[in-house]
Amino acid sequence: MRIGELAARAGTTTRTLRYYESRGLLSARRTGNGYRTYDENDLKLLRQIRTLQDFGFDLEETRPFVECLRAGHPEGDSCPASLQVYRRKLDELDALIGELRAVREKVGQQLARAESARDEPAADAVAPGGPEPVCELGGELR
Amino acid sequence: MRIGELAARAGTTTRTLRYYESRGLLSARRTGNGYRTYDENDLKLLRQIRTLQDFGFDLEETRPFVECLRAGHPEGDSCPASLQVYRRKLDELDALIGELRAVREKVGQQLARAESARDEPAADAVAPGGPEPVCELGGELR
DNA sequence: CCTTGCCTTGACGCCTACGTCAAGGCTTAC
DNA sequence: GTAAGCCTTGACGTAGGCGTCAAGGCAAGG
Repeated sequence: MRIGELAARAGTTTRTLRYYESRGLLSARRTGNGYRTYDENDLKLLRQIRTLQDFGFDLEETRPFVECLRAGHPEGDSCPASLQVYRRKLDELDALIGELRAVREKVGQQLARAESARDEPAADAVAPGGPEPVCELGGELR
Repeated sequence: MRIGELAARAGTTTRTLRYYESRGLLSARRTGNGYRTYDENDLKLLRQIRTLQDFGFDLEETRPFVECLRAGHPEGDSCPASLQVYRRKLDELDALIGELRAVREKVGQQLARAESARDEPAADAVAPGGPEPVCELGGELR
């Protein structure tokens, strides 16, 4: 099949396939007129890449899976290098999730604090002599 | 104080401050020779921005906080627009954390499956006639 | 013959938050 | 006077994964 069909069958674009090729992840034979040709094996390769991309893997991280399939293994993750990538990704995800949860906590606390502060105005907020600050996008006022 | 000192006191760089200024987030008076001058208020503003940035807020998302401080409020989150940003960010974080946890689950399952598959070789993996696939970066072999 | 639709390579655009270099001016210390 | 260290604006570079023209070739249908 040619590039358009492969792209369609994998739910992506020809631009993406050429990009993968430029990165050395997807190779193609050529017909007499220079058109790229692919087979079912290439589709399998491409689907492996796309699946990992959907998981948030960098393109470079998909390389071991691709090479594993190219080496003739039944699955992209049949090789130790691929398993290593899985493990690194799990660590990354755990770390990232942990950080995000910490941030979520802090932001939640900030919101709670700010909301309660709105109810009990600070002593210096209405200190005599200063003009009343006005919120820029509050609407209604004025 | 001048830009270098402000940057140092906020733990950032002069480039960053000029960038913020170009984005309209940080303004500066000028001395006779054209140097930027800042006061303690600017430092407070800058610290507000930096704190939010550390939380992963986009620069644009810090704008309501900055304008709130500029309007004379005691805190950057003393304005409803800032609270809105907090809430949106909480939603985003919850959604993101949820997605990441789902991905983490799937990757974990993939890893488990691939590891167990390694122990019990597939029936077709050693089908007679096909050459033994070789892992590219396994070392040792050969 | 002409249009349509697929293909080719090349190359700039995007987006964020700056890093980094270039060329030059001001001030201060020595 | 000159070197050091601060400042100025301008402008290109980075990273990732493509999107989006541009200009042109090839094949098939009418």
